[in-house]
Amino acid sequence: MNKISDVSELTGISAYTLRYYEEIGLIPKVEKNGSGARSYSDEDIAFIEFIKDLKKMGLSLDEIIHFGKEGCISEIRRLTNDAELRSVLEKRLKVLEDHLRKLDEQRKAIENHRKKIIDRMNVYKGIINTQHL
Amino acid sequence: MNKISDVSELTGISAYTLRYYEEIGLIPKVEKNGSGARSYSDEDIAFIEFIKDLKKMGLSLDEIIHFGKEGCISEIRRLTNDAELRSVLEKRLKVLEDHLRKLDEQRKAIENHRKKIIDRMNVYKGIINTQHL
DNA sequence: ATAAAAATTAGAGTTACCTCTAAGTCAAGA
DNA sequence: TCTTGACTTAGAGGTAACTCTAATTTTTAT
Repeated sequence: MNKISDVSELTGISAYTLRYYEEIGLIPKVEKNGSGARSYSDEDIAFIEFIKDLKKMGLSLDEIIHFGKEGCISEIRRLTNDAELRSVLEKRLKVLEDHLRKLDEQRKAIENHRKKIIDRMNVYKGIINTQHL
Repeated sequence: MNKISDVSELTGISAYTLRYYEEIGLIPKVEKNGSGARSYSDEDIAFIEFIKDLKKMGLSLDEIIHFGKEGCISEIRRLTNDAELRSVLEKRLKVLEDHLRKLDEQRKAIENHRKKIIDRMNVYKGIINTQHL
């Protein structure tokens, strides 16, 4: 059982943010000890690392919430039957597919932006390199 | 001279936003008529369209502010000498170069996100397609 | 025993970019 | 003349994802 400062150091997420994640329901309620201080289980920490992975994929906190709090595969296997596992995975696949589409749109937008900027830069460079300037 | 509702319709930018742009110094102060209502010149409108172009390149309002309020090339030519024109264009080139670098970083991040998501989707698909499931 | 460090909560502040509300002024049409 | 509609301003509200403050309590070290 780990206190918030340790979890913060371990995960690189500030204590503020850890409490915030709990508040918005991104992570399940963490147990409190007798005097009200949070006590993170190793599973809690594993789940926070899992969330970090999802953030690395560019998912918003809202998408991660929809991804579900069932934890990692081995945990789901341990806690559920095959039908439940399948339904969790299908839900997750849907979130990821949706996000992939968003990324494709972003990619196209960036390509567009790049082209427009390069064109504009060439206009400016052309003027600067003009003889009579 | 054009009133704000016309400019809004013409440019597709809400009157709220037009006032906001003026407030943050994105566009120069617009003239007011006797009773205090804004009266946009055609040059004001051209400048707003110019800003729309810059937004289409993905520039933030802050970047656009640094881009300068000198207007479009023909306007700068009309109002300044060659040395000033050159310095304006060099300033703009710098903003665009910086932004291009940001776009490259974003592009790399998206590529990374895509790879990670596709990997994860394949893991999930693999489990779903397993015999004993 | 006492002082510093760390934890708690509720709630405010931050950034970017708007978007809207309220209260008031003003011009034009029936 | 009266009413509708457009305009003005200052300031609040909204979103995402934190980040911090204040007041208070608990833990830890000397």
